[in-house]
Amino acid sequence: MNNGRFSISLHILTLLDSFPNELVSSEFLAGSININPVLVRKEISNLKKHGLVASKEGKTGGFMLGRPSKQIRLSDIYKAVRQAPILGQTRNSPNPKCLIGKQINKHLENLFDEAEEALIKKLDKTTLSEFTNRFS
Amino acid sequence: MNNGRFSISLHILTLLDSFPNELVSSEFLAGSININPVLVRKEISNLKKHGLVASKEGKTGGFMLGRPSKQIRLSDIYKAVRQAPILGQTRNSPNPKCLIGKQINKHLENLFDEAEEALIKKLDKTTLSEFTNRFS
DNA sequence: TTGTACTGTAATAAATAATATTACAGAATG
DNA sequence: CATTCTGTAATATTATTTATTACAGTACAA
Repeated sequence: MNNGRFSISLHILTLLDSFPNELVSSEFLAGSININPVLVRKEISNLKKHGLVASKEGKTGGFMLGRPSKQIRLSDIYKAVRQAPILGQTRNSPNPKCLIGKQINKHLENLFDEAEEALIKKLDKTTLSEFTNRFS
Repeated sequence: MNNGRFSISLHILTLLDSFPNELVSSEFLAGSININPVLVRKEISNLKKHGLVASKEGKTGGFMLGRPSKQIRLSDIYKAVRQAPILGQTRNSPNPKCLIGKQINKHLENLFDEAEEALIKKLDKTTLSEFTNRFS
């Protein structure tokens, strides 16, 4: 569906990792990503649900990683963001009167699951810490 | 970007494979997929560029596979449809004044390329023929 | 040769989804 | 108790997908 969310989430987490032991504001994050601060807070709301981000409210509030970046795998981020199979489509209602159309969703889903598993296995190999360390 | 195109293309090719030695019309294909015939023809126009579909114009015209389904890998379809990295986002213009933002696109691209490679490797293992044979 | 049934493609419209904006309640701090 | 954040909802804007309309061109067949 929306694959841009992975980029945004990874960007957020990379920034949080590069300011350890600091509380970073949504405004600052939004400034770096060049998107609206409300979208950042919404995205973080999801990342918090998955334990990847922690926050503090109030005047000196802000965001930080929910756990050490060495314990966050890129697959964790992918799973947190995922809401539809990566190869699937939005609206997909094939004709049930057609022999192929009637069955295709089942087979597409199986295929997408397998393909996604391969993708996740790959993302599983890299931690956020390792990703952040690529920045000079 | 638009990941629904993979579903549509695979659906088209599966149908063509299940009517071998026949010319299938865009109307029929559209009827099974439940989308507009013009979109089918547009999608096929792309598949033709990649040699996956052949067509015949005129009164008795229609579409057929460009080569035997045993010689079409699901990775071929993916590559034909792909127009942006699977994990990438549409608009992505991070702040160049930010140390992280300035560099992130480069690192995202590398990551997406690697992840996509894993996906393609997986899709490479299955032919269209094998996929079609899953239908009963 | 001419009507018919297709493909091929462009141009436009409609529907859907992504993102931005506005607004404001609530929390923590000084 | 004013300030500066988060949290969230509601709405508006923009972008992207999909559908529709239109029509030129091709091949066939009566």
